[in-house]
Amino acid sequence: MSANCEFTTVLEILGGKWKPTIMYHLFSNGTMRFSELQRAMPEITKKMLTAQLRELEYHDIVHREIYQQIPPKVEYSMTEHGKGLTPVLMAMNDWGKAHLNHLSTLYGEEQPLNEAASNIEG
Amino acid sequence: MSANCEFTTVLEILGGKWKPTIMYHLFSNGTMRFSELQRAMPEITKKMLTAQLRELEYHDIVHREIYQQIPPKVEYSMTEHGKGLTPVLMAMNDWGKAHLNHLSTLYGEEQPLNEAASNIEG
DNA sequence: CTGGATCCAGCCCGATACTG
DNA sequence: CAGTATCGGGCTGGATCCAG
Repeated sequence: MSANCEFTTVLEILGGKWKPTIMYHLFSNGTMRFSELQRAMPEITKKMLTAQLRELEYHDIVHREIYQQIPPKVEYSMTEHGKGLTPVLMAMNDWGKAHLNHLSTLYGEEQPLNEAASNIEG
Repeated sequence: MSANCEFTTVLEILGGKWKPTIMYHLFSNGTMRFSELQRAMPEITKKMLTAQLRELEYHDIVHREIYQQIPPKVEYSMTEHGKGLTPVLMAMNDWGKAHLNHLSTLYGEEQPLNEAASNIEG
């Protein structure tokens, strides 16, 4: 019913603590190995990274390329369909910045960016 | 850095099962009473609607106007800051439609648009 | 009419250890 | 290198009842 469906669908896909960040890195770097993604997001555990990548793969957002070799090598990249999410991620990123600024204007000019900065660094 | 902060921030705000839908209705209708929102989203419970509205209010996304009278009357509307989320919601909605279409091309042509159309209508 | 309070099931997510 | 297995805490969200 009513647009709820679209929002719910989108939230199911990019909901989860790390999915947008994963997509952001894949957008920026094109193709990334598992370990590269891990290094790009030091806080995420392997379990979570695996789980979220599997979900994104299931929804045809990311492509998983397996190289049968020792040591193993797996590369992730955005599918064409997944690339369609770019506007959503951009809009989210833009508004996120605006919101962080807005917070500083609301809760004090003294430390306008310190708080935000402390949150920004991973 | 890592833009993780922006995404995490945005997801905290419009994460939750109903927030985007609530905002969508407030965008469309301008100002709505509690009971109107309930009617617009029959599936949501009062507890959840209240909780999510409080969170949106806390983040300065929605404004809560209380009329001191019996019976009580409370009106909700988007703040100027909250209206900045329009591009995000639009992008989400657009991609949600595209994704529903994409699903039908992946998993069967039989009911390509009917299902999506019935869901889109509001 | 607009909530608040309470109870409870389920899931998300993190820490740790193990594997081919 | 790229995962899986297991355990457990904390939060989310639903049902129900109560209140001003």
